[in-house]
Amino acid sequence: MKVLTKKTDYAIRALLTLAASRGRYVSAKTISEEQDIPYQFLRGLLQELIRLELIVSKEGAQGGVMISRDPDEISVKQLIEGFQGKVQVSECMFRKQICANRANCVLRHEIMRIEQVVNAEFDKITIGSLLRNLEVIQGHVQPAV
Amino acid sequence: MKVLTKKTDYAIRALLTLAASRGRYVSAKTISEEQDIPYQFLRGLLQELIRLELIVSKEGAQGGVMISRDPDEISVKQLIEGFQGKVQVSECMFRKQICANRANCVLRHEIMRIEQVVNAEFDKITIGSLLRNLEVIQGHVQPAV
DNA sequence: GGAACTGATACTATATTAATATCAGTTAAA
DNA sequence: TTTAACTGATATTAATATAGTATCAGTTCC
Repeated sequence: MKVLTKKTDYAIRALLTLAASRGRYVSAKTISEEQDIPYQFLRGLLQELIRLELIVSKEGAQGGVMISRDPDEISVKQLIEGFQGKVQVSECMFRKQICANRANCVLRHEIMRIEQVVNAEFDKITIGSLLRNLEVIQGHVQPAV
Repeated sequence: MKVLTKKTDYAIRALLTLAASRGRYVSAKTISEEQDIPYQFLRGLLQELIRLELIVSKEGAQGGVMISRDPDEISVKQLIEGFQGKVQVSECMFRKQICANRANCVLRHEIMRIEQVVNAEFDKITIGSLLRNLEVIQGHVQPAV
């Protein structure tokens, strides 16, 4: 069971770079180099982030992408859902049919509880909070004691 | 993000059938029909359960498979790990390298906490507990009030 | 006008998951 | 003692998801 796909991981890292450069347009090339993300893959990913309205773009020379939300308002949960779909038990519950297999339905109830916990936790982790952690690690800011 | 693959889901259901028939050999054909699991797929899956030492088999006519452990000792966590591998954040942390991408490492710390919660919860859910729930639902047993 | 950009889209590669097929060997029972 | 009902082992295919690449048109700045 893999929690984060590379795409989600890349998205988080791209947004961290953009959050660190709020108010400025940053080119895909720059992000690609800084975060070591394959350029064309990143391009596609950024277009998805635009569709998710987390960033905006500017075409042409000196163009690029810019974060368009408060980093504290962008949660890892949103990103996981945007790129990997909602946390789900198995397909059966998606179809909302009366399960042919009751076992899954029994399990489902249990797992729904777990899902709620996981979602609540991922909701707490934001680009803003990650960036602050990063800055502490990199020594740009002294951690509050 | 899908929590259970079909294989794990099938394994749980097969074990529920076997737990309800403790002490008896049940054929793959019977399980397949009862739980609506593709026969050949189930065959392969049962062999994995044998390797995991959760069931034993008997060849020949009147043969089949039989559960070989106390259903309360078989957790969904074990099955997820057996069929899908351990819950992990992303590949990077597996390799135990010093992450090129620090963001993931920051995230990692947070997600490790979430993983512990999820694992603890899946550990509590056993074939035995699921079976008891099923029996209550199906009215074989009165729920304790 | 040309270099530095994004938009859009099509394509390929790889891995994982799901399902199917085949044949040899074992056992119970008619 | 033959045959039907089984598992063991393994090979193959199909479907889907993930990851990565390529191309060309259009925009903007200088």
